[in-house]
Amino acid sequence: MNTKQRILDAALTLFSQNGYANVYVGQIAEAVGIKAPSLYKHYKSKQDIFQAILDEMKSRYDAQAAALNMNGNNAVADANTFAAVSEDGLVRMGMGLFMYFLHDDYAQRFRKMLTVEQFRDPDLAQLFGRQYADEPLAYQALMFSMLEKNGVLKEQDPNVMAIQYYAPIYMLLTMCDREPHREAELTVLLEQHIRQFSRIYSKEDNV
Amino acid sequence: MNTKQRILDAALTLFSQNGYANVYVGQIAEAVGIKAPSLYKHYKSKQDIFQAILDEMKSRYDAQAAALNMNGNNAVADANTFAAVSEDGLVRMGMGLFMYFLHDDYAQRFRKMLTVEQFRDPDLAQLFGRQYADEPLAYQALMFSMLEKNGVLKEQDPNVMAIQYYAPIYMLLTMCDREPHREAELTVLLEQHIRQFSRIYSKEDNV
DNA sequence: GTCTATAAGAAGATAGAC
DNA sequence: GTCTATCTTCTTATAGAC
Repeated sequence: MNTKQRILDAALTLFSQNGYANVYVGQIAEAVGIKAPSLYKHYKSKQDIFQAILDEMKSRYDAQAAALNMNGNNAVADANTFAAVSEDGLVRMGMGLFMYFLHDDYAQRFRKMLTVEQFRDPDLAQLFGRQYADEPLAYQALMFSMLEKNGVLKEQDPNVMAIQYYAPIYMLLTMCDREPHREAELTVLLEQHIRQFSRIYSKEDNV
Repeated sequence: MNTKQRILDAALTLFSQNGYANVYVGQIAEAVGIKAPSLYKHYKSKQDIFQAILDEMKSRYDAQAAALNMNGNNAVADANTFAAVSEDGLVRMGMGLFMYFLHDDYAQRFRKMLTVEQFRDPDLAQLFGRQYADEPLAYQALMFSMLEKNGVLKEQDPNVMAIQYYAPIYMLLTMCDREPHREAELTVLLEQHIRQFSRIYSKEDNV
C-alpha cells in the first residue's frame, strides 16, 4: 500500500476512535511512520484528508450498491432464497451481513467515524441517514413486499416489517461497536430475533 | 438560573452539536454572555465543565429511575395499562415517551453529546449503552413477560420482543435527531410500528 | 464575579535542505 | 518524498485590577 493510502487508513482509524478534532496531524504521521510535514506532500490540509476518506467511502458504497443490483435487483434473489429455505435462510442472510459489517475493518471504522461526526454538518447527517437507515430500510421493505406477494409472509405493511427487522440488527451492531466483549451474548440475541421475526410473520402458523 | 448552571446549559448545547474538542471555552463564555476567564471562577477547567454535565445527567437519570420505581416497579403499572386498553394504550405510552425524549431539550442534547463522545472513553460507552440500550430493553422485557403471564400476549421470548419493540423506536428517534424536518413522516411510521407490533403479538388473532 | 492583559503551550501549515 | 526548523494562529488557563 502506498503512502497516500496509508495516510487515509491511519487517519480513518484515529478519526473513528477520537473524532476529527481530537486527532492531530502529528498522530496520523506517526501512525504512518513519517513526520507531520511530509503529510502535506500528499494532502494539502487535515480537512483534505477527511474529505478523501469520505470520497473513498462513497465510491466503495457505490461499487457495492452496483454489485448488489447487477442482475436488476438483488432483493429479488434474496427474496427467492428466503422463500426457498424460510427461517434458516433469513438467519444465514441476516447473520452473514451482520458479521461482515461488524468485523470488516473499513466498514466498522467508517460507521464509527460517521457516528461521531454526524451532527457537525447536515451533509454528514444525510449521508449517515441514507447509508445506515433509509437505504437498508428501503431494501428490506422491497424484499418483504415480494415475500408477501409470494404468499410466504403475512400481509402487513412492508415498511413496518422492514424497520422491525432491521432496527434490532442495527442496534445490536452498535452495541458490539461500543462493547466488543459482549459480541457472543449479543449474537445469540440476534439469531433469536431473526428466528422469532420469521416465525411471527410467516403465513403458515408454526408459532 | 445562576451563572454556574447557565454555563452547563450553554456547554451542553455546544458539545452536543460540535463535540467536546470543537468547542472553545470562549464560545461557551460568549453564549453565557461573559468573557472566557470568568468561567474559571465557576469551573476549574474545560474538562471540569464536561464532567459536571455528566454528573448532572447521572443525577437526573437516577431521579427519573427512582420515580419510575416508586411503587415497587412501574412496569407493572404500564403492563396493567396496556392490558386494559391494549393497542391504543401501547400507542399512547410509546408515542408519549418518544415525544418526550425527542423534544425535551435536556434529553435531546445529552443524547447527542453522548452519541458523539461514546468511543473516546470506555466509561462513556458503558454509560451510553446502559441508558439507551440495556435499561430500556430490560424494562420492556419485564413488561412483556408480565403481559404474557396475563394472557395478553403470545408466549414468545420477552427479550426478543423487547428489542423488536424498542429498537425501531430508538432508530426513529435518532433519525429525527439527525433530520428534524422528517419528524412528521417518521412519527407516522412510529405509530404504524407500535400498532402492528401490538396486533402481531396479541393473543387474540385480530390480524 | 467580571474584566483586561498575558503567559504558556499546542497545532496546522510552510520553507527550504537533502 | 522525507526531513528539521520555524511561523502563525489558536486555545487553555492564570494574574491581578476593579
